[in-house]
Amino acid sequence: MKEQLESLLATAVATLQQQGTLPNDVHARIQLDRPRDKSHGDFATNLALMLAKPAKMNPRALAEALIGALPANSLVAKTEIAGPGFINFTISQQQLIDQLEHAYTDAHVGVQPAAETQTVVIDYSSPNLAKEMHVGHLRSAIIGDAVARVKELLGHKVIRQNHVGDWGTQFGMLLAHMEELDNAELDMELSNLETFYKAAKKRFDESEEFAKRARELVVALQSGEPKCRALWQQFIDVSLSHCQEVYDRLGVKLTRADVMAESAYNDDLAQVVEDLKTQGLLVEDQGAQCVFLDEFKNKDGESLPVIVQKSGGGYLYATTDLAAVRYRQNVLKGDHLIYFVDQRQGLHFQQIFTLAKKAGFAREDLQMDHYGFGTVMGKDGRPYKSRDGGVTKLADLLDEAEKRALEQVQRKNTSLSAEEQAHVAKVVGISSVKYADLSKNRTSDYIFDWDTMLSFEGNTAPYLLYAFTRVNSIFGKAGVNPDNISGEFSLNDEREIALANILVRFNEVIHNVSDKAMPHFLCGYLYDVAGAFSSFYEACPILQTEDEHLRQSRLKLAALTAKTLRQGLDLLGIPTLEKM
RNA sequence: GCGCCCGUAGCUCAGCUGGAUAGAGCAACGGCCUUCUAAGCCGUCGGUCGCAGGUUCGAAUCCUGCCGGGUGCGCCA
Repeated sequence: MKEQLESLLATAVATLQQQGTLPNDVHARIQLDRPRDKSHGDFATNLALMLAKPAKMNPRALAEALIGALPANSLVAKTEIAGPGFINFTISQQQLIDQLEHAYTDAHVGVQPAAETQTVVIDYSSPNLAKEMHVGHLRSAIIGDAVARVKELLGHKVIRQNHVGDWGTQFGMLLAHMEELDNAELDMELSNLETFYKAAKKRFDESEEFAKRARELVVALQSGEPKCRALWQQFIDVSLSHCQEVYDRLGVKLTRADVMAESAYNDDLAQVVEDLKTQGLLVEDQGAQCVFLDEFKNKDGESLPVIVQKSGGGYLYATTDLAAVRYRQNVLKGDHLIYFVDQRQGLHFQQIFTLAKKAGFAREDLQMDHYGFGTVMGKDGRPYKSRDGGVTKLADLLDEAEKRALEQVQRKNTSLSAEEQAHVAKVVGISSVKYADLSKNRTSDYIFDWDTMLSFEGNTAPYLLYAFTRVNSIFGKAGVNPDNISGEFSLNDEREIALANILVRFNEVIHNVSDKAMPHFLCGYLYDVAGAFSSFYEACPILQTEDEHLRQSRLKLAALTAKTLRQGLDLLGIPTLEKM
């Protein structure tokens, strides 16, 4: 609808240019807004205001000319010139109804595929396997997963990459600790990687001999010593299965097949350095192999180095990331490489992207984006910590979410069986955590607060889930299949119209989420949908309505609402509930 | 010191490429259940958009300078 109107305006501008009313050299960027004030119509444009100066015309007169030059169409029912020269458009109700009908029957709720589909490689989650996943791993996993789902819906080929850290020096310490334990002990200790890591660290700090062995094992690991590799593989397998449990609970679509570990790039690292050398980019400085990039300066205004090989010969994560860029472009055939990694690594990625292009590892037209995110904070405004001051394991956090949700369910709804309550609590608990995160602006820090996220009031998962069950309960009572309601939409009540206007925006919102990698746009939208439905539901009786046409129309509005909520929540990786 | 991000109602957050009277939720106060799930709906109260300039017909949004906070800046990832 928005695109159609935009192209009508573009035609109008072209017409005026042909007529000589507008100079040919002005490039009009057509901006269409949805005014929040209903009296300003469904769409408004400031086009006449922007073009008034180059056209040397009075804005209102230009607005009139633009309206006159609009091609004949069935979209616009009314135009109006307002204020200094805004053009307000009122969309014909038939158009609105046609859009609703299309969304109702369309498999993707009216979401149009992207104009140009790409292969999109998305790096997300990517935890370090030395420890168990903690709060800090939450955002990358769920934001990345939501954006991946949105990209897929738009028809892109999405390749997920879980770039897990399995190769740091801390693995020596872990392997040394593994060596000291017999099989039974080992199985038990590995069941909690957090305590295992702490135990290994303690040994490392206390025992000189242990530390020496740990360092030997790093060397042995990197040289491919079989027994050492087997031990390491055992550890990695355990750690990955811990991760998988968390993904499954969170409804994050990552699997073992998406794991492309750091170690997988080992064999290419020497080649990366060699290639940089061949290109004359490499400089040895204080024994380390560096590339100095003029684009980045240090405190003294000197070029900042990217170190790709340590003075001792070891490689760094910059080297691995360069190898990964190459792999993602050449082997995975990516057109667009996306990284969901903490905002604090912004400089690192800017360096990698710049260097990858400069070294020819990345084609000039390869799109690379680091989509950073802020930190999860406690109520005190400091990074979120557990009660003992340590980092909170993600698994424990999710346990607590389910526990709190269960208390709430038991308090509020006694008509569900114990099993039903347990199921509802799981969905509500996990969804609340996810939604609290997804609904905030990706780039800013946010405060993690149980009471707010589990509340049924406001822009929360429980509110949306409840709204969905309210919509959904109608069809059973009406004895209809929501996918197969006869009759046509007919909009009379202002709340029907308000709901309809929001429902047809779904397509636009999804494209916006994809372009900006900002899932919170979708959350805000779904909250609007749920709110508009609740108002409609309160004011417009459905089942008691005598008028059969009206009843069918309202049922259909409810059905499209349910469909939109379900699809929207699914894109966020949140399941719906039949009752709660 | 330099780079990036942020400062919006008492609290938690929106505000998309500058647009019309800055929006939600919580909290406070007041209405609505013999009627499709009241875990809901409707309303009232509440803001010098950190400060000061500038650009513009128009600035929370863009530019400059301050103040305040976060984060990053050579051999960790």
